[in-house]
Amino acid sequence: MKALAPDFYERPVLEVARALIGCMLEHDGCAGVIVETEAYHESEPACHAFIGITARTQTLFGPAGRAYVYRSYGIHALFNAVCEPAGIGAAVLIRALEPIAGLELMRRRRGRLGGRVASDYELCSGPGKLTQALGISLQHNGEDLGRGAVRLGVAPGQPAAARVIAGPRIGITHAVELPWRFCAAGSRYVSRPRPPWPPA
DNA sequence: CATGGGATTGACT
DNA sequence: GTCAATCCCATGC
Repeated sequence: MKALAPDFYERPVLEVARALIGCMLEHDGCAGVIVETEAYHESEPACHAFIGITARTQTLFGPAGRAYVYRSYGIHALFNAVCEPAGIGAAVLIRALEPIAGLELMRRRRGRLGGRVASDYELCSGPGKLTQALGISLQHNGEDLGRGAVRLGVAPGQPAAARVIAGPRIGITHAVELPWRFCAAGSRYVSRPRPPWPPA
């Protein structure tokens, strides 16, 4: 896999969120193609960077191309790629993957669901699910995505970018009107609710 | 120092 | 559809 160059991330976060659809995320023997993302920017209140630089958000304001990992609802680790030049707080949340490699390891990490073995579609179809499946945790916060344990890149022979559709973000209470969620059109590996939106 | 909310998930009705 | 689990951190006293 070829790592994405730092300047890939050093762009408007909406561009990066779209461009990451079809790219590959990889960690510790597991990998998947990104099929769903969301953009967050300091200018809007749903973004953690909205409140300014704190101990929690300093990664978001740091250089582009690093990981921003934080705990959600006390339970789940959510993985983001920091974007835009240093000093601007922005990131892309990776929400779902199509599993490509290490599926058995993913299944082991995800555990049994109600005594049942997880299907391929359930392995990475959510931001908390994919970090669990890949073994990504808070300790990866701040890592360089080109050189660290968690890598983001382009797979060899990666097919042409899928058609991307845009809609409202999930699970937030502020700025719900912004259509900053992006999905690979027609993919069965995206999270719920599945996108009913028209092509963008 | 105490408190409350959150970019979620899975189990249960 | 509803609800609890569980922890980091921002905020306020």
